[in-house]
Amino acid sequence: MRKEIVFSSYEGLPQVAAGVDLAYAAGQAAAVIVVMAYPTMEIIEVVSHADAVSAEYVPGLLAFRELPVFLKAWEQLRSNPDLVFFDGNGILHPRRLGLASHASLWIDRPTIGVAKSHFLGSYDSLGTKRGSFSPIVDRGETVGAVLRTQTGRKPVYVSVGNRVTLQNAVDFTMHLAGSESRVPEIIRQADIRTRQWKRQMGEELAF
DNA sequence: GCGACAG
DNA sequence: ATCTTGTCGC
Repeated sequence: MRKEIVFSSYEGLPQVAAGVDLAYAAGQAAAVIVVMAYPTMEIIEVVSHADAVSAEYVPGLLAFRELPVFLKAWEQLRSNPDLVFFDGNGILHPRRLGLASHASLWIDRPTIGVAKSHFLGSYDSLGTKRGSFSPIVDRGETVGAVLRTQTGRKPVYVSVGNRVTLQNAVDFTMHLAGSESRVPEIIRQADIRTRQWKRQMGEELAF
């Protein structure tokens, strides 16, 4: 399965990009997909799906917990994103098949993983300025890069999901990270909506 | 064996 | 991810 992951260069620039995020509340999981025009950042479409949580979180098996709900939301999409960003890792994974890579095999689209915390691999300290990055190596293999999307803030961990090069992943992530958000704006937009769902969820449960 | 461990 | 007040720091 990991053999299907390819590090080919993304040709040209994406026209339509998508960002994915999930939230959990009361045994339910909600996935939100935000589609934007690239690079104007205009929101084209937003779809979502909520379902019962199917699996507990186990490091290394995030895809089994999030893919089912994500795929249901994906089915509702009317537009056709040609690049998808995930909140998690791509090949930066014990078996080189993190959420972003695994998802690509189901949706047949180039993907990029952007995690907010370190999972595995080692790397040299990176510069404090926006744009500086340092490769992450695991068992002698470059599996991603720590990227400083905003000067003076914590970095993000970028990795190839599928059908892009690490350089593509770094470049696109920087482009989609405005001058405010640490994670790409497209993922933040999904995160915002995912939290709105959680709020409403809490209000309903509050007698 | 011990510690670390995306969301 | 989620549960949660005040609090240290730029």
